[in-house]
Amino acid sequence: MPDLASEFAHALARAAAALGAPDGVDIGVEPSGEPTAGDLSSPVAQRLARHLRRPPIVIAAELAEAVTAAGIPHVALVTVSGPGYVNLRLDDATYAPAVIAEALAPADERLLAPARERAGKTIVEHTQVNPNKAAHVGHLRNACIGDTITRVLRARGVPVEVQNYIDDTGVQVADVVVGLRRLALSQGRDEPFDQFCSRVYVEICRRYEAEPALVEERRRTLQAIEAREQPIAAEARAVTTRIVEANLATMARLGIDYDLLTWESDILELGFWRAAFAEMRRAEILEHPLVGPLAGCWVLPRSAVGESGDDDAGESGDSASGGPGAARVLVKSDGVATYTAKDVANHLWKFGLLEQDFHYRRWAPGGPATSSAVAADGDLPGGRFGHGDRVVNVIDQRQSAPQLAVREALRRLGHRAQADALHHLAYEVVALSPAAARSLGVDTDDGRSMYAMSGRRGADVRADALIDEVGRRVRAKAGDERTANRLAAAAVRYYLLRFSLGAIITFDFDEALRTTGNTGVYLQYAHARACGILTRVAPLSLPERAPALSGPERELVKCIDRLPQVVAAAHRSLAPGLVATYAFQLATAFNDFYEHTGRIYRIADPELRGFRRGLADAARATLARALGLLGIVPLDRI
RNA sequence: GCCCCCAUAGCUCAGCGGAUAGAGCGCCGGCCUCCGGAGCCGGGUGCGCAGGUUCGAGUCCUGCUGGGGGUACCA
Repeated sequence: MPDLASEFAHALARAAAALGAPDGVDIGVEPSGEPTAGDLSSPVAQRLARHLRRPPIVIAAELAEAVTAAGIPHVALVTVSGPGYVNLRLDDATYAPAVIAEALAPADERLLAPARERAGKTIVEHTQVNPNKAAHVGHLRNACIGDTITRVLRARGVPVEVQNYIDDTGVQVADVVVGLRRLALSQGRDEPFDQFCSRVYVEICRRYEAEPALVEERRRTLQAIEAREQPIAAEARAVTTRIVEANLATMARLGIDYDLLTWESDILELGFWRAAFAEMRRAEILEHPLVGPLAGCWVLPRSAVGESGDDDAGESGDSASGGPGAARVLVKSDGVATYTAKDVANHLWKFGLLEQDFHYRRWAPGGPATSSAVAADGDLPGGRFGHGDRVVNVIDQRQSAPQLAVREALRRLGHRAQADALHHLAYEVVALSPAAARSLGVDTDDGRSMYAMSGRRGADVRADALIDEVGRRVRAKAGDERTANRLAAAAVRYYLLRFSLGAIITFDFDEALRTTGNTGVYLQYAHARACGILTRVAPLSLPERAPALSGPERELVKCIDRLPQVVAAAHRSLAPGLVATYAFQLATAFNDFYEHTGRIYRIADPELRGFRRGLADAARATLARALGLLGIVPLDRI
């Protein structure tokens, strides 16, 4: 059974169509802004007024009549109010038990998307830490967004494959290879390898300025890595393997995992890039200038005006956001392919447009699969990876231009459907507040409002360090170590998810380490409290009719019933923050209910007792569901 | 220069073109004869500026101002 808001919307849509409304008019059902008018409201009559050339209040009255006739369950009254709202007043007595029963059902089918949207496979790529250093909070934001979107899609019934692209042939890897070889730094006794490499990275970058020979060595090293020359390629692989292990361990602390790791070096070694390059040359979409600043490069030229905009302008929503694609160097004059070039090959593979495939094996027992350039005994069967119908790349906003270039390359190669199915889920970065920057040794005398994090300069907040620090803060009150770790994970995930994607998170230690108010710890506390109550009251059957509800009880019931709408919106807009905001509202509604209704174990009347317990249980179950979507493991006690 | 994003309360942020714009933090004052106080209650006129579209604009459009980013043979 669909949720009430959907039923209301459908009834209104049918009624509006009968009055001659155009298709696709937005019904806009939402909780009533004016609580005395009703519980759910729609302003659709006002939107139809112009088209139907009749006063909104008259249209509203007719819609209300039709909705009444539709006989939606649990509706006490359909009313018209204000300038033309159609409102539902719910019949608490049957509505509340129905909501509770739905919330306590083992699987919430109301979360499923329409079958059409569940067809086909979506590939979500996220994390993409350069495998030369420890992950910082910026990478954490990326991974939390990607992981939460994945959980939302899966809750909606969409098949998802999560990929983590390992860019192991870029310059930053060459930096660390050179640094390890030349700097003679030694790893501290308790220093994790990823942290050690971060230190090497900072130091080698500092040295480049004084020692041009090192810069030259980096260039040679990069070329060797790209050309798969041994032993340097193997040396690089050894470093990146250990870093990837460390990065995956960091992400696992927040419950983030992957189906497949795709290695850029495999893309090169298996000739994916060669094939993509050949195809692009065959299609004559590349330029190869012999003079000028780009002499000797292979370039994907800037799109001609109108060329990329002649189709379905705006259908994909973000085609207008990037402007025309900028000219993009794919192969440098020294013959080395750029990241964008390799990403074009990667995306041809993702969509199943390449004839070649990787070999696959298990990265670690119970872990993700990983691509491989060579076949081996016990390899996983090919063919089950890739072949996506839709691709969502979680990559920060600064990389919009290269992402656009990838899409443009697909389009010009004639893969128009795939170009349209490629979504860059752009989000803003995590920057440092002046206080945070200062504590990391950044000079803040220029008085800026925020400072960019930089792994290269060591001005970043390491992910593990943050999780550790939150863990220390909560340990005193947490029952045990495992609980403290889960609280820390909840705090960090919630902190990184509660902002909208377009907001720069100006990282501040005080804010990130807080455990009261709008935080993941508050959510966990509300859940644990609900569990605590339930253990004090034996399970009872739910009455068919609810007693008269108090204000907080009504609010809680309505909030519980909103989950399907929230998940649908999070899916539609790929906006994980909506789930975070909802979880906080639900926790608040539950705490309000808790504070303002009597102690359940003292209630003698079995019906009232059964109802209150059921409501607390439904709140618990729904909060657990919301937390699960956020990748937070709900705690039964703290 | 051109392109993109952002601007909402002292601070950090929510807010799908719809009714009286909401939270958290901070500050002040309350609430435990205990179902978990990491909680609850009370204390508030704030959508950068100027136009425009609309029955209706914090939300859409244009311009301006301020902040961030991109525009690399880095990724």
